[in-house]
Amino acid sequence: MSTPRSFVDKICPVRAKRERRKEARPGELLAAALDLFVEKGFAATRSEEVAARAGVSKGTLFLYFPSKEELFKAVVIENLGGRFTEWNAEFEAFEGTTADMLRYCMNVWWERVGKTQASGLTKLMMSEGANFPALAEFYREQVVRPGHDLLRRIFQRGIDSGEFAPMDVDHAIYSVVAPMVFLMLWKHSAMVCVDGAAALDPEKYLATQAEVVINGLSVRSGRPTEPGVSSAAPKIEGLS
Amino acid sequence: MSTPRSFVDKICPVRAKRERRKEARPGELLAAALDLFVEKGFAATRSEEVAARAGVSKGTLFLYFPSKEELFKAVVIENLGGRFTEWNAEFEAFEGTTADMLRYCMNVWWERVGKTQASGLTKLMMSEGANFPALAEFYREQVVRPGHDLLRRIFQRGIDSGEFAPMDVDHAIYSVVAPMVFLMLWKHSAMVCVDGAAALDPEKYLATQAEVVINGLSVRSGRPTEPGVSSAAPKIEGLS
Amino acid sequence: MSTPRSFVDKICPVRAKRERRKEARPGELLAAALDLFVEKGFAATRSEEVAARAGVSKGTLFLYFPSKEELFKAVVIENLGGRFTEWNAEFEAFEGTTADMLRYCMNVWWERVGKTQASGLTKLMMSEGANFPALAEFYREQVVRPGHDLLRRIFQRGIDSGEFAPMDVDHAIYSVVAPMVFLMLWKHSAMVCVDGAAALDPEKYLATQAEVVINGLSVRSGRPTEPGVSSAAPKIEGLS
Amino acid sequence: MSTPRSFVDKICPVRAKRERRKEARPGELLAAALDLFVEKGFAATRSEEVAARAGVSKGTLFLYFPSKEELFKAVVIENLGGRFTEWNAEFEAFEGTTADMLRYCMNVWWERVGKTQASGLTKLMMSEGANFPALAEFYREQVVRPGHDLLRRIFQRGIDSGEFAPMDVDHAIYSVVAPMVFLMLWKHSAMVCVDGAAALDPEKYLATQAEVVINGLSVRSGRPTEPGVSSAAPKIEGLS
DNA sequence: AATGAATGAGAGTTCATTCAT
DNA sequence: CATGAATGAACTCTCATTCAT
Repeated sequence: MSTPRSFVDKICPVRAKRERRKEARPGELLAAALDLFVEKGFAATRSEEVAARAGVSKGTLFLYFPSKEELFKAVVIENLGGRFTEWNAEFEAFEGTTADMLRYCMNVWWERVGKTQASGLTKLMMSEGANFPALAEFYREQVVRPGHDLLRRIFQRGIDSGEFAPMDVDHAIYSVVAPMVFLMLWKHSAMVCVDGAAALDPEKYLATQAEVVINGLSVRSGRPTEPGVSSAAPKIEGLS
Repeated sequence: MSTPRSFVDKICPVRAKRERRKEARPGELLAAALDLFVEKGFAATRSEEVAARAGVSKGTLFLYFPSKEELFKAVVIENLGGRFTEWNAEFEAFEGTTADMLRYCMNVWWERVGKTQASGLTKLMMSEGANFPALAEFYREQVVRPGHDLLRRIFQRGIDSGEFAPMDVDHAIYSVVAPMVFLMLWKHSAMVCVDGAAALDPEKYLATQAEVVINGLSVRSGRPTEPGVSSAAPKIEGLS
Repeated sequence: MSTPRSFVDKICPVRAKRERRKEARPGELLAAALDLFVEKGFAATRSEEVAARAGVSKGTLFLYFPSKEELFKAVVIENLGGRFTEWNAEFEAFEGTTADMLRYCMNVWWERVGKTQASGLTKLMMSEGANFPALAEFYREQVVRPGHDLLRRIFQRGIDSGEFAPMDVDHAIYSVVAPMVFLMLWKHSAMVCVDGAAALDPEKYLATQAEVVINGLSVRSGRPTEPGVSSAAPKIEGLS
Repeated sequence: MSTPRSFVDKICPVRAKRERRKEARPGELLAAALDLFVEKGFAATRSEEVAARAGVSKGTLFLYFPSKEELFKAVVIENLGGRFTEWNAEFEAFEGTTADMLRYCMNVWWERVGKTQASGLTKLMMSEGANFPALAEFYREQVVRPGHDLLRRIFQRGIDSGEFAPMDVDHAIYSVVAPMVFLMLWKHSAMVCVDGAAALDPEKYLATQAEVVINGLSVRSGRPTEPGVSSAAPKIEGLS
């Protein structure tokens, strides 16, 4: 669990000294915290256990993070929020059709978030957000808003370039987010809602949903881009 | 939170007037517990608060339910598990095509569960199931298994009657359950993952998903897997 | 568990009506209470269980006895304290040697107390007396003092008649009480201090102890009352 | 209540100065617990009070002992169970007659147990053992069994060496244990069963009982070891 | 007279957080 | 920097006692 260019590195004063060991501390704590938060939830994770898994004492944890809530926020930044600047830059530089951009976006999300532990944080927020309003607010600011903004820019690019028909962008955002949310839940709660093992191929599922959305949004000339597909355009009626 | 046609009410029907209050207690407690469990989760709900919301004291709660876990089980039975016998009977008696049966099933589910507080229990189990194995097991026995069995019977009926092509029934079950799970999450966690309010019409969404599934399973006369038809069948590729 | 001529009968106003059933109530409650107090101790006996064993409801118990402590006092009176008037009378009327009187006294004690449940009350007071000073005081007044008085009178009679040598009567009392206490403990705590089953014949043990005491107290003329026994007089040195 | 030569002290000998306090904690807690358990019994002793008497807060107690029951077990080990290895060694090395060994054994017991607070634990088990089966079992394993084994070895030595006549060793054990049990009760329950203060000299009492047992068990040659005493051998008839 | 539903103080135990070392 | 002993508020569950019916 490497922590390259971590957001926390920037705020944590402990980093003053260049000593290797000490440098690694916050990262180890964040990694341990991520594991445990995802595994047990926020409330049910004991700070002592986080410290123990990071190989330090309880006191040390509070040396780096003033409270359990701040620890959680740091985990969110490290794994989700702090990456948006990088992602935004990546997408600013993207060349190609907006449809490809959307496909790429969803793939990237799956590779860097959905597939990893980090996706558990979203499930966690859905579960416990109501009990920790400060955390929920923080999460919305750091993750939800930037994520939506990124998608919004993609859709706007499509509209501006004439690739996508004018639309209610907020709804469109949602039709991309919904399958992501579903996949995260499926990953982290399978034990409860499914008996059998893996009945779902996440990458295929995501690709299909991407096509559904793209088809639904694309400007169609007199006739479908490809005959036989146009009529089939599987609009998700509920999502509009 | 009214408690209409409560499971408990059915066991002990009418009584003398002076027992009105006592009679009502379990129902009131179950209703209060449902509210709070759904609102805050299992661990974060304090027994005293359940009692207070039902208008009684802490001790009274434990007069009716020997522990918080038993209270939760009673809530699950009352709102989900205990209704399967009734639902099973209803479906045994169903006349019509299996496709209609499936549509009806999903509608009924939405009306009686998805739309109600009860759907919060599923979200709760997904969130906290791992921390309370005994509850997770109980939930699987009382809700997941019967639910899957019911769906299994529907699909089998379709296969037997020739309406549906032979399939992996377990996968099919999952393609029906997935959108339900998604809707429950959307309902109970909207605050976290969505900015705007209602971007989703659950009934339409569910109807669309129903058609997707039905199309995917139906025996097609013309000639299956042929271009022009296949394209119309919006197969969810990820779900297989 | 008959309750003949109960002390409680005299104070309990409920007895006004001559109805058979009601008449029996307090006695049944006292019997149940005795059983449970002896079995579990005072603190660990729940009032509800007493009521249940007596076949009445919790409320009824408090109708007859204003508190658990009063219930206990009534049990003590019923089984121990209230019998002293009768026993005193019996001993006032005793004709025969004082040695026989003492033997008879110990036998009677064994038959009517030691052997019965009632002996458990003494063990109970030794165990929990310190935690319930009011009960301890009551027990001393109602049981210990009258018991000691009775023994004192016996010894005094022996001294007055010349059968016993002058002695410290309080110590003598103690040498009679000690084996009784020991037997009660042995009966009610055997499970803890003994592995094997019955290694002790209480009646023989008591008879032996009686002889020890009598021998120790008796005036001996030039030679023992009976040759070969006198020298054997197994004085208990520690008890003096 | 000082904790000299504590069992715990033996496991972790000297440490740095700064750990003085921490080092002393378990001993202080055990001492406080012993005091209170003996004074009030197990159930009636509140954990918070144990902590308070040791000068720490409620939470600290549970830092050292995971539950009240474990605390009690530790008290038993510290004061009784843990000393048997030492005692056994002492007796293996004993040189002299078995009669002397038995006398020594009873003296040692009185000095190191009977006279001390520790004897209150036995009284406690007799009172509350039935309500806490796990504790009773532990006590039997740690104290009753090793104690009986030690006595058994003594008697067996006497038989093997020809000092004692063949006997039912289990009964013999009991005749030694009985006066010990009685003395412990007398010590800790005096307030209830005796009016006057010290009517009993425990050491004399114990010495007398020792002679009774030794006389009862000893092999007598053709004629008593000493004329006039043999016939006097004050057999405790009840104990057989 | 009898019930049993209701109460609420109090017990054992947990855990985020502090701070002397 | 790092530790881990110490804290105390908070939580679940118990049970003697009350009182409307």
